[in-house]
Amino acid sequence: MDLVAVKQLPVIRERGVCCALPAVSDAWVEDRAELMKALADPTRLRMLASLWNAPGPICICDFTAGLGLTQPTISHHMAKLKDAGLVESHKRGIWIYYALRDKLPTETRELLSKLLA
Amino acid sequence: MDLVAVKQLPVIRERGVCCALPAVSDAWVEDRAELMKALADPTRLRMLASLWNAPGPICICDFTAGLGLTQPTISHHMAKLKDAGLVESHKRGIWIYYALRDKLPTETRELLSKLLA
DNA sequence: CGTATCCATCGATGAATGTCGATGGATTTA
DNA sequence: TAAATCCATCGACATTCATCGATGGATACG
Repeated sequence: MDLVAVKQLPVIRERGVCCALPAVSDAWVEDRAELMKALADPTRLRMLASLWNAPGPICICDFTAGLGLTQPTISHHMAKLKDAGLVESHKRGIWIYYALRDKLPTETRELLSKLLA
Repeated sequence: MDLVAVKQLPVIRERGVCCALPAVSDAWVEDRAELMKALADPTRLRMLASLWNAPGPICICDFTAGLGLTQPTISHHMAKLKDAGLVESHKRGIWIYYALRDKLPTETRELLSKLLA
């Protein structure tokens, strides 16, 4: 009788013969990859973390002042977050405020929660 | 008495004066950005989803056969997942099997759970 | 009105990245 | 031992991307 259950890899394997992979939906992959690309940048992560922790919307000018990058670069990054559906903007006078999108899909919100917490 | 509490944006704001952002740790940002970069590619997401769903380790040759890319490209992507600490490999004869890393940090595992589920 | 501030967009540039062919080490089989 | 298979690494190439300066529209202030 075996005292320890050992996880076994396949012992016999034929050379030149491959096995099938678990099926993964194309649409799912492309969708998730787009979301991950939006999150794969230090500046955008900083922005999201700030918005996540802030009690309310944040003005673009505050990001520009606080992140050590030029205004076009900040605008560029925020546009990417907006294209990914992660944030929304509201104009007030000459200022534009950004916040986490209100109607964020539940799974996305939970993922951000794990990521930003 | 107000019947509805309306979230107010700052009404008065001085031109040319910016506010401080919530503090975000440099180390945290860089760390998370590296993880997100590892996940920001359709091929690597496919690999991870396959490993997540599979009952056991998967041979590199099966990825090469199933993903429509050349063997060096597959090897390159798997190396990135390994560098990110997401997968581990075991050699058996001439074959190399990959699996999700056993000692994955809890927060990383939960994040993958939200991402890949 | 004229001026100043805020911000999105455009074009350019350098760096990072995905992909491939070629190569060589490791291992098994004949 | 010779041949074949698996896989990591290297070098090259094209694409993507982050960043910036310049520009112009929108808004507010004097």
